[in-house]
Amino acid sequence: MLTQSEENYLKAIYSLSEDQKETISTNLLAEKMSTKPSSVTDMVKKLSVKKLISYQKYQGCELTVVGKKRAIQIIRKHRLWEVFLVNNLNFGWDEVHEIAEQLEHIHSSKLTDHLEEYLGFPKVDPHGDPIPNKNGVFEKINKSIALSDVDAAVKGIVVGVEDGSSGFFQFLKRYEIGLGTEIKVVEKFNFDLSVLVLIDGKEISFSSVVANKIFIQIK
Amino acid sequence: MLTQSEENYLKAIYSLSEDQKETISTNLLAEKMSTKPSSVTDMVKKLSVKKLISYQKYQGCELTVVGKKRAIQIIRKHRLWEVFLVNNLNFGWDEVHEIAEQLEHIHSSKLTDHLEEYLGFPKVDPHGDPIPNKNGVFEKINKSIALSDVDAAVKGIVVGVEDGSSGFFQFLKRYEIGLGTEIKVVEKFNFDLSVLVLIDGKEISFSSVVANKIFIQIK
DNA sequence: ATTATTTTTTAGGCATGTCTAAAAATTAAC
DNA sequence: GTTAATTTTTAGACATGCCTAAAAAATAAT
Repeated sequence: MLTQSEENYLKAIYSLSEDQKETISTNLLAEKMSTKPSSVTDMVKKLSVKKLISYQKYQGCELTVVGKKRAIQIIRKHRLWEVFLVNNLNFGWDEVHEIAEQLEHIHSSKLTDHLEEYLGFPKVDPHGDPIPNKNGVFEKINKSIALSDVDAAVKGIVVGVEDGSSGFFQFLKRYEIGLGTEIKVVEKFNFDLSVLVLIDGKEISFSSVVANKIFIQIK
Repeated sequence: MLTQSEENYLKAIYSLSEDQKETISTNLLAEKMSTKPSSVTDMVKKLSVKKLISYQKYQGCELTVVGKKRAIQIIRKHRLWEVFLVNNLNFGWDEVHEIAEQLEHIHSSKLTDHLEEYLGFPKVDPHGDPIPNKNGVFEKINKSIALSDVDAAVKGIVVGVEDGSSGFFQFLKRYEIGLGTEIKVVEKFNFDLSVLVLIDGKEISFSSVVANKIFIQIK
């Protein structure tokens, strides 16, 4: 049985490993966990003893097969609870993260599986992130693409946004952009990497910062 | 923000206070918490500093108004989650306690209130225990009575059983007794305090141990 | 009312998970 | 290829929540 802290470290290592294939450095992990490198060293030793990560002094760490499975199970729980909160309890997609951070640590695989069934085996969470199945497998879904990477004249529907500040969520709300919103890229401007899009008949210009964070799925 | 341990102590003190009006002794609380009296003394000091209980050395402790409110909120969460697990996720009423013990510590009053609404403002949990409302008020419900206290020839429906061993739950399953089961007391035997009851047309004799644990509501 | 028993508290220790400050190893710079 | 800068680890400390063993207070017994 893992502590919440151990689970959070596994999740963080998993998340960082998705962005890079090298081992995860102590400093990087400390930053992600909002803690000090010395604390990370302590925890990393413990997780290593438990064979959840492989770790050599000064060489960073990496999830073992077992550790990765554990991390995925936690992510699975997190995303399933997010679906429940948004679909059933009428929470906004921008206010569920913190609660799901708590719910993901409830220990009961039976609970997770029953919840999944109750929700109708959803494939993605309210942010558009995929939900692994009971065995930890992410089913391939039509891959989403950032607005900044879409060619001009292409249209699609919003399936996710990158986790960001609440300011960003307010920005989205202001323009009435949410999951399912149809967006068409009208024109792209290389000089500042902004994009001109068409939403609900209105033309709006997005800065590259915004265009990088909105993901659409092309039919 | 209280720790899980602090919340569990508040819950235990509340529960013990329902059985007796005197202050709760250190030993009694230690027994309830499955811990040592010395540990209780430590925690009781801490809760006292936080003004959640009143405590004088060697005199036992007692919930303050604030502490009692906190305890009731935890019980509210516990019971609402039990309803969810049984009614929505198809758990048996005998397997939800442990999971609810974890879920009751999720911090979000908005979550609790949304859940309550989603469940249709239930008044009792799957064990027949009342669920306090948002303000901590237990609405009076038709009081249930133990089978052992019912007069002969009276009938009612099962609305609760006392928390017991899993052996007891298997006993209930064996005789197909659950919430809503109609039971009529046919005869009572003073020599061993057993009761003869009628369930679904069949006569069954219950020992006093069992009769003390099954609660029915008389129409 | 003095002794015996029980209850409760104190004192000191241990594991977890964090921290700061200092030392050691690695990497970068010249 | 030394020196400088950075990264990482160690050492020692602190809070939480638990423990054991011993002391102190309260209660019971005679």
